[in-house]
Amino acid sequence: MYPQFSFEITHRSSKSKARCGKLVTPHGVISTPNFVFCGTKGAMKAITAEQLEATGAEIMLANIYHLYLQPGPDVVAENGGLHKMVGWNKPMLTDSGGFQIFSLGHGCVADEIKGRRNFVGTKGKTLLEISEEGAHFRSYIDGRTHCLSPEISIQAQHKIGADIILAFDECTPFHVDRNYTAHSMDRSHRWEMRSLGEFKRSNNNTQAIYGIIQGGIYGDLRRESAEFVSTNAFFGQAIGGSLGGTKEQMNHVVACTCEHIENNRPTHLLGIGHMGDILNGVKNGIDTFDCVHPTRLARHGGALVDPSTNDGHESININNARFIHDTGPISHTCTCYCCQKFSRSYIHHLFKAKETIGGQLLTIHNVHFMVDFMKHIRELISASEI
RNA sequence: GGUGGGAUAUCCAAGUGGCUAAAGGAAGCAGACUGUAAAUCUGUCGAGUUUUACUCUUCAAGCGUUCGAAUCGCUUUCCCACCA
Repeated sequence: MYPQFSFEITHRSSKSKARCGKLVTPHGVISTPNFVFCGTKGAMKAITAEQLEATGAEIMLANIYHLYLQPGPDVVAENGGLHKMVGWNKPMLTDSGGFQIFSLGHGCVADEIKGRRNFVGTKGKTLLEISEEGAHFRSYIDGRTHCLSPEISIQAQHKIGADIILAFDECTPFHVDRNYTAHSMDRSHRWEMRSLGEFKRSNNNTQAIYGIIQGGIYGDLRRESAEFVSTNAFFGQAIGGSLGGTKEQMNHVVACTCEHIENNRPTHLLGIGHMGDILNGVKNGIDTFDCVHPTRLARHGGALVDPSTNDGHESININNARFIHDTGPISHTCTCYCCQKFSRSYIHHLFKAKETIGGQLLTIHNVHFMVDFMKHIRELISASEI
């Protein structure tokens, strides 16, 4: 079913469930574990595809909800498909839009998914209704109403042409009860079957589809969902939905989900990107991650650093006054363009002066940092040190 | 020299008798950010302490009116405009 795709596990750690692998796609090979960089609207924010490639990144993603609304799948196709349009001739993934059912339904993502509080949004909710057919939205761009269904999502993803596509699901929120989570999971399963059916109808062997495991924070539901995805003809699987309100809860959800997944398929952990969380995921057998964290953090003045050199913190805030006279690089050991050429003092100044190149430089650094971090993880696995 | 207008916290700027340590910006300081409606959002922002509370000093300066003044009156200083 996936002649141009393969996933080969090249090494398994003797110390944990961590593994190294080669994920082969029509646009190239991804060494796993690896990180998928987010170019939601068909563009990485503050960095060009060429600069992204220079960091050694191997795969990026785009989001079908955003591209569906603007500029539309047909325009992407007119431009020769997603890879050609965005100038990235390496593997690409598209997210199905399931996350937007959640994020546009709650107005604020981070607080809700981590369970910090019941969100009271300043932005209006644009999710109108979730029915068996699909999710009905009001466009945040022009207010027109749209329906995103499994069939529509898969057709759009087919037309847009990423290598790896995701089944259409509902990203289950945190502040819902077990009953809602269970029913949401069942509906996601039905949507995933429809996604798979639509995928098979349009399949031309250039794409592979991942199923998505839901079930919220409930171990038994995660197990049920993992077994559902594993027993259907998906090429790989992604773990989605709410992973709980604390790191401990997330670790537990990831661990108990990974107990029940199909071991020989590539496994993706959706939306996770802190170093510690990635390390934890890898030890549970996760192969790929995606997250806006490195790029968003960069635009806000956060530079990723080795926590062991920074009191355990994964980033520094370059806006802080302590960097005014710091003429050293962000990292002495980093070989990125930013660290090779510019000082913390200068980047601090750029942020204070609101020069947009500051965020661009930190984006280059953070992306490069994550590429190096994932490479380091692969080396540790090969040596069975994690 | 004359007439009018003005002087508010680091800066800009509301406020014309009590609800004012004083709106709003900006700057400053700090925090958050995990399948991106985010180059965004939040807190703090006179001083001090026993810091979810209390004390002290503030609206050019001084004097006064009043139970009470950034707000009203007089004088002084400095700015701006126009007229000589």
